[in-house]
Amino acid sequence: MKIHFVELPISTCDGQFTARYSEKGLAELNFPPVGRASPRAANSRRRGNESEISSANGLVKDSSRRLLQNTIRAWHRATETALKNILAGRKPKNLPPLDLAGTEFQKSVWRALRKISFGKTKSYGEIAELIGKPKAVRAVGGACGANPVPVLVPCHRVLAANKKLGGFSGGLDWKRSLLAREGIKI
DNA sequence: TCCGTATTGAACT
DNA sequence: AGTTCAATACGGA
Repeated sequence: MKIHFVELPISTCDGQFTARYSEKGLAELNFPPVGRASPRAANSRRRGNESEISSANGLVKDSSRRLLQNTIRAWHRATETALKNILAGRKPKNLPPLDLAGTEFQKSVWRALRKISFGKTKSYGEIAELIGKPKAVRAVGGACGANPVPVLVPCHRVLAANKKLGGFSGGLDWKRSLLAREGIKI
């Protein structure tokens, strides 16, 4: 059975983000396309491009599909609010359910990221400790880079051990900016 | 199996 | 204060 995604835009003063939902929750959040030169959003990768709102053969499924769409609309409102809050430098209160596709290792890293509270930071090494694999520091970096839902899953709060910036899949400017909005000085 | 990585800490200039 | 380097776990091809 094929998995369907619903793709919805979020307009902010920082540009148009794109959210993608599975039937389980928010699966992906993409940064606004950077320049006109770049055809791809900074964060879009893996996972096919199929994003269809309707399921193929329907009849019986029609009402449950409507139900799902209403659910997704509610999730989207939560995503929108949370994103705009964080962009405005305010702690988001509600997140939509997340449906993050990845290996067990990656999911454990992303779980750890979510425990970093607003306005705080941790190092790649500390995340490695938290998930019980103190030596997997570089792999943690890899998992951060594979985070499908940046900003809401706060990979930008992970710095290198020397409190220097490290990297960011959406571009270091975004990382600096997000940290600044949370009042974090580097 | 081989290669790259959003690391790290030590040992060097 | 900057540079090099090896150790390192994981994921993708």
